[in-house]
Amino acid sequence: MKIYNSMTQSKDEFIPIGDTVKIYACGPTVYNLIHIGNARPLCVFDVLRRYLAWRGYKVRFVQNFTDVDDKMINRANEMGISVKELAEKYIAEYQKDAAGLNVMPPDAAPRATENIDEIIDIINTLLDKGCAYRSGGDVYFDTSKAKGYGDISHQSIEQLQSGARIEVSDLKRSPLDFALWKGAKPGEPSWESPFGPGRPGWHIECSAMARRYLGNTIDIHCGGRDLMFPHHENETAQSRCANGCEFANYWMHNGHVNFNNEKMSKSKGNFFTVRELAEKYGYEPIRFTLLASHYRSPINFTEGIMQQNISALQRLRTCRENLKFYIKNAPQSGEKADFEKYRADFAAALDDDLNTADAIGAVFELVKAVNVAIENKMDKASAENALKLFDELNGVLGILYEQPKSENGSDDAEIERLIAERTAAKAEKNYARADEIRNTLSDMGVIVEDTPQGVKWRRK
RNA sequence: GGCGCCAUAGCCAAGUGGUAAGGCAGAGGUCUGCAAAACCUUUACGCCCCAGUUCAAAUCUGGGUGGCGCCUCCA
Repeated sequence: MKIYNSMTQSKDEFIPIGDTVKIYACGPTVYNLIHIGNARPLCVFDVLRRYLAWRGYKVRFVQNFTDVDDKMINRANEMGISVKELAEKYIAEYQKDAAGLNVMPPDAAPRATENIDEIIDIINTLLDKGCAYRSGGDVYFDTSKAKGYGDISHQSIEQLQSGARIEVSDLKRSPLDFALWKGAKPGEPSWESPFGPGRPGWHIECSAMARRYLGNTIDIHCGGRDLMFPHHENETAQSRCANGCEFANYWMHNGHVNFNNEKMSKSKGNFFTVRELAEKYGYEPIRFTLLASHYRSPINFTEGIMQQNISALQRLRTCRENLKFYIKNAPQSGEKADFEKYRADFAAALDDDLNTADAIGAVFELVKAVNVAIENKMDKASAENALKLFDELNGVLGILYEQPKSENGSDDAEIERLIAERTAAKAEKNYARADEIRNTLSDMGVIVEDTPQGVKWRRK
């Protein structure tokens, strides 16, 4: 598999360090609902996990929760609740959205506030190695001591300094230096430490948790493009200094979701929350939309594409249902149909830097081939293979996952009875009665379809 | 100022040297007692513009135009 590595700026062959592929993804700061831009890395890197697993790798996927920082504190104050209560609330909301988006839970989902000891430990190491300094009640990372600072954002320290728009602090030796530990302020959560009471800075938590849950060097580090600088640059600098080895071998950065061609962001307020879109369209088309283009390309979000993708998903769902229905009465001997080509196309697409758009294309080509094969009355074994393959490929992308409405209704028996009556009426050419029953069913929200293989029904 | 990204049909979107995947919408057709649904077929002589390299360019090079991102919290 080839992965575009932001560090090398090229598509590199993926070679894992060991038996288990170690992936770290920067998780959310849990101070409000996630928006569709936040959902993109969730879905994209969820496919990465699934694909690697499908390819036979063991995968360990770690994603943190940032549950203490300035935004958390401000928001908690606004809401008149504690930072902890705020975190609990929005971690739960996050998990609801992630589950709705069919995102597999991480193997570990550590929280910053539950890893204070590890954070203190790594800061201590940085102080011992002379890569950090104490100033006021804070501890800062000394970027001038970091070898390769700028490797990820591809900026030299000089360039970054000249463009720096950060407020110069008397406490920092350089505007590029950043806080590892922020001294306690009244009314803010704080923890005891050898450098005095305080709380961790943003970047250090990822270094600490990645090390604790995955080890000194990880295989793939994932996150949004906007985290490249300063967050990932800083993470790398800290971990390299502390551990004396490379932090991550591959860096994957997803592109942004835009609205009116502008980056959606919480600070601009031009975003759609996953929740509001899910309430309007369901979760499934959100995931599909995010996977329908290559993960590094920008997506210009419109509600129009949601509608388009609902229709696209309908084609997938219908194909699968038609196939299942066909299998029930499929001929034991008939035309053989082979669909292995699509498995290969699908794998080739994802092998090429996780090209989910192309992989979805392969699934649609499979759909077309299956539909044609049904028309041509393929044999049962071929149909069963087709269904198996469909489910296998779908399992990697996880795009079709909501239960068809036609399953498990309370009035199924009544529907079946009416359909049987309609079929009988049709046999007697009593079309008036047949149409009457069809209307009754329609009023019940049931659509009847007459297919060559028999009568099929589904809920609207 | 520095670094980087994007421009493909009405819409969404793959394709990074070999003659334009796929989806939505549209059109035609098949099936049907009629419908509906479904299915099939079809839809860019051209990939922002201008040069250049090449037997061959959406793909490479140079120059434009338009749009965006990061350098400050951000996925």
